[in-house]
Amino acid sequence: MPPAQHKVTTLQQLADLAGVSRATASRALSDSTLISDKTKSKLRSLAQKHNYRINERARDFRLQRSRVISVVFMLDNQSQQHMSDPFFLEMLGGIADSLAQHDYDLLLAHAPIDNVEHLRDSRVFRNADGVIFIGQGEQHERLNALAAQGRPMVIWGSKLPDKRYCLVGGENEHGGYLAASHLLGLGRRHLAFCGRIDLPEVAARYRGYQRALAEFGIAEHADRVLDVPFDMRRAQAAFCEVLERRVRFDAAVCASDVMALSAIATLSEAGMRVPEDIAVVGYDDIGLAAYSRPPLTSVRQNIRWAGRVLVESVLGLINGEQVGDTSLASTLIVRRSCGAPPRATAS
Amino acid sequence: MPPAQHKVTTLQQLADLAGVSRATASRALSDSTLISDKTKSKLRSLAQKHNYRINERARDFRLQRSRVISVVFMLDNQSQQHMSDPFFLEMLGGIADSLAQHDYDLLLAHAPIDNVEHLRDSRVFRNADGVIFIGQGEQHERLNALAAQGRPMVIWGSKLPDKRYCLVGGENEHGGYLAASHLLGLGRRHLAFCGRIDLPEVAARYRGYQRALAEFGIAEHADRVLDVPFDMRRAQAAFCEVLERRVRFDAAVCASDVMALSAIATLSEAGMRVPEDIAVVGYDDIGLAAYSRPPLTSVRQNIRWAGRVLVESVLGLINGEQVGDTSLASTLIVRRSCGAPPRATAS
DNA sequence: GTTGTCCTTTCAATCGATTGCAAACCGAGC
DNA sequence: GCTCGGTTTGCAATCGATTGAAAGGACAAC
Repeated sequence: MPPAQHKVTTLQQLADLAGVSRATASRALSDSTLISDKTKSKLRSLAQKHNYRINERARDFRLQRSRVISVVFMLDNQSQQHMSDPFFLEMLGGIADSLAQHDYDLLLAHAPIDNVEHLRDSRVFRNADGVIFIGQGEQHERLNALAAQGRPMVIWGSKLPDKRYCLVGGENEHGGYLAASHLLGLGRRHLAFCGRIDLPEVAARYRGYQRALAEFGIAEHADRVLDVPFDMRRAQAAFCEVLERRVRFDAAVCASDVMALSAIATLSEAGMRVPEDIAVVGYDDIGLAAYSRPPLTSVRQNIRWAGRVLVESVLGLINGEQVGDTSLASTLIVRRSCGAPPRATAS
Repeated sequence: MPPAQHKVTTLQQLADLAGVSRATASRALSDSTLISDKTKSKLRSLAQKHNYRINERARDFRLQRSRVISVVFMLDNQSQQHMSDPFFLEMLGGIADSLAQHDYDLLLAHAPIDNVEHLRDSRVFRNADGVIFIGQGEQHERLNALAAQGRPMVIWGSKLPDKRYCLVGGENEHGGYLAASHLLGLGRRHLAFCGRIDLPEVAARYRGYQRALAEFGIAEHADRVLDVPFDMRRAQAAFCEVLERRVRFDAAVCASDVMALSAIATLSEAGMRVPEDIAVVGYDDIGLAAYSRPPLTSVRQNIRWAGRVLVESVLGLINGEQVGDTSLASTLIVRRSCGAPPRATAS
């Protein structure tokens, strides 16, 4: 027999080779019960021999699906710095792995979004079977509106009162509580909270922080709530400004590790000792947290698992299942930056 | 007139509404010269009024293209830790921005690749118009084979002898030279090089490092070439091992910032002072480098620009242009970790 | 009135698959 | 030989667009 005369690329060519119709070939390869075993195996071996691979794009087009999930990163539209936090990388990695397992592709949508609504008719939505949003930004209402359109979408964020979309998130309230009560337990009494309270996740962490203060019977100082953005450069500027204002505090709960590292650097630069003068706790436990000097105490959320849950939720929605919200556990990883005793190094 | 009776989703519906054929509608919307201005404007306003958006997937299917570029991250297959270096995020951000500008989508392919060859018939290739590889890994030969297939692809990496693919990369040799000669200029004489020499980019940096040593008339010590992987945890283990072996050195050139930060942490933990006892230089100048204690000296490559060049190269290939290789400048960012004098903080 | 020319529009094939329905086949039973 | 039932296979429409070739229409020249 002639060895793969011209390269078999279409189902029609394969069918011709087998002496059957395109329909039969299609059914045989998709293992339809309508087709006899003899025909099936004939077509399978032919496909194998000629290295025929189905054209997924044609199939997906016919089936009105794409096997693609868009992942949208909400950007702070003030800092054009796009997702510079390693947290995102880890999240992305988790999502990517999980999607690959389910044989879906990942479309990265990474647009500066001050208004998610205009995504409705964008390729982000129209070329994907579902969408995962990382972060709510301040777009809660618009996300509600988008979800009302009925497209499968899942959001990583924090629960808000009149939420009508599917949500996956960390235990932010609990995380904030863990961080604050740990510092309080170490004897610190003048805590500061650093982060953007307008962001739902940060707000939840702040509530936990408040609860811890209340439990310890400590009054809150409004001037110890510092509006620090997630962007490193601007975080540094914010801390400098706080130092100039001579706000007094002996511990800081930060809304992210990057922010905490920035704080440690800025405070040290200004002559403070960490953790002796000011103890710092971060959030996310990014890889580098363990390698900072001093190593950073942080609230860990299992981000890779979060990625998996996000994927499974959106796929569930696509399959028409009823999908509830998910909350992922948070744990405190104690290192020296909060004034904990040094641990021996593993050598 | 009835306000958008049933929602206009297909070109046929729009054509019916306008009382013309589908062909005319198609040509009108794509501004063909075959169509009269009157008809064009009629169809345009109708499309606007009924909020008709073309189905890109159908068009792309017909036109045998996808307007998608796959971005493949080469993974170290030993550490399953996927792309944990912030460097990747920045690169990804640059590529994403640039693709969006050209109206292309970004498919993130993030598979553990010990053998890129099997990508040939994978969706990564077949569902995209072009592919960008980040890093060569040790896959040089296989990349050559893939490129020989004629699919548009561009690789971020370092030039190798018999390369037959399109390459974009940093000035690795120069970067290594900058790092080493800076340390030598500060009076250090016992330099160590940290990184995986089997990786082409690292090898190039090493050559620059060697050149600097030679210029200063300093002999190289084989035991000061440390085989340190890009993975943080394993990097730490590697440094611990070096310390146990009592390798003597007063400065280290590291193949990445993450590695350098890991080194600083491990060395400090072991009682060394940085930079007094050991000066450290990193590579990539990731955002966090400036916020480490001490702030990390690093070789900067403009990664966002690299993203743009990668995108423009692959799009050039898609359009059948002749595309050459590109090399991006490297500059040394001096901070205290290498023993440079402290600078005043901007407040 | 016929013909030629130019400008505009339509016809119909095409991209590569899936699938409802009709047709063909095959052996068995009468 | 004919019909029946069940199993296989084929026909043709369909997804939503693009595009070469052919047709239609208006107008001027002969």
